[in-house]
Amino acid sequence: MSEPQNVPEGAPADVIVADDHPLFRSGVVSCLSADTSLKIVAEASDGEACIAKLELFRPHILIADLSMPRIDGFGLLAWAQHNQPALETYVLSMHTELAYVQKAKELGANGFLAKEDAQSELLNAVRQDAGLFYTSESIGRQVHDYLSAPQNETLIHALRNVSKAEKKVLDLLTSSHTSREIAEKLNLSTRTVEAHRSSLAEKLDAKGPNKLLELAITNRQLILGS
Amino acid sequence: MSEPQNVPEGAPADVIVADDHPLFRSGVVSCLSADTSLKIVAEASDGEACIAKLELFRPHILIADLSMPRIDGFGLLAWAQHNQPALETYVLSMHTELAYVQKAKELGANGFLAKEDAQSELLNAVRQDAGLFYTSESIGRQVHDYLSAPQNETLIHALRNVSKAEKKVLDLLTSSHTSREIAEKLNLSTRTVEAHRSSLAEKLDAKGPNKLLELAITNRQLILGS
DNA sequence: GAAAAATTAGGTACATATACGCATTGAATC
DNA sequence: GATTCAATGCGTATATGTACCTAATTTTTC
Repeated sequence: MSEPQNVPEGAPADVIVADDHPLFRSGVVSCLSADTSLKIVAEASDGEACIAKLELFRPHILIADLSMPRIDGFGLLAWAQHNQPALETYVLSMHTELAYVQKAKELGANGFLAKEDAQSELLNAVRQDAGLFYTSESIGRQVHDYLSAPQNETLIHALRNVSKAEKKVLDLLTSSHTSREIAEKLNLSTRTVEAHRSSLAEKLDAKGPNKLLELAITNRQLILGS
Repeated sequence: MSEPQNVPEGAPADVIVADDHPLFRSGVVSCLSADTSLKIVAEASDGEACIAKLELFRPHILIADLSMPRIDGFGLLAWAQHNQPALETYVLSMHTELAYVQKAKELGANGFLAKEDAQSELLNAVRQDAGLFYTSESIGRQVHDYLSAPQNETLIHALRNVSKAEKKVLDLLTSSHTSREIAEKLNLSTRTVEAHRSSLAEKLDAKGPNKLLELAITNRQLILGS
């Protein structure tokens, strides 16, 4: 922690952009370059490289993708929260499910944008008062949709109440394994696996034929990454 | 068909970029601007607008995303094949499954790139001899992966052999409906739906408990968009 | 017009998933 | 030490999916 990360009056704010898609990253850079109050000091194509450059340049603002090699966007947010709490962080992601937005917010992000958003959204977000949590309009719609679909709204929260044994079963369900197959893999009785499925269906509110399987498959990434 | 679409000696080639993600689109534009032999004459954020601008500007090169509002990238390729066969077309997509690449090639595309590719790949593709089919290195890897996973390699091909009634059932399966629910929606007997499921499982090589359901859910976009 | 395929529907048998129970063990908490 | 809860396992019943069949009608194809 050598120097403070406050933006001096009149001077541009230093920005680092982290995204493993070069073309998209240059789109972000060229967008931000239009604002003279911002100065791009570094780019990174994976989380590890980003952390190295965060320590080297100590910029004021980080704009990061979620899916990246080595260390993903969430890992980056967690690192920043502990090591550079003054850093302003904005997430730019394809995945706009409420669960992702919630997780980013909990990890101290200052904003969450969809990759399909326009340049103006990105500039609006970066220009906002730090400390708030900015979401683009397309995110707002998503959030609204998810609020009217309660099973998604609380999914990440519900996943926290899943026990370790249940989690192993759920992981295998994302690959559409049968209870018997899961039992063989985990050296358990088929009945035990079925018991776990029952409690999972209860906890995740996925009652009815194949509803738990559908939930597991459609939320594969979220489940395996938790 | 007012004027020819050949590139005059020494003059830059006219390019149109179609993508509904403004940030990514500007990334592509700023990348192409680095090459003086290219000149961006138009941008479009959906397929309909793109066709209008293709007719207006009659450019030499089209760079298009696959997923776009109103008319998608495949629709754009089909239109170009019939109406502007001299147009060079390059696809830039997130979906790099072999099935997509094959379909683009069949629709006369001159190249297929992944959105995570670097700028150099894009410039390499556009600079190549027209008439060939360019694929970036990351596509090559994908293609290789899919060749060793036969069920994916032939999915789009297999989907062509699916009948209309079966297709309706398959569409509803992507939302994890039961056979009884599907039967009610389509005013059919449960047995009929089960018969369709059987033939679908046969055609799509998804035999075994819930394998067809898994296939339907995981390939939802591909199925609904076919 | 004949042949092939699609669409529809049913029979039978078995595998699997779900919804109720109940009970034992062990680890954690109070 | 008693209580609580997760994890384990089993019984029974029902719903659903799948694997084999057969078969009539319609549509498509040759």
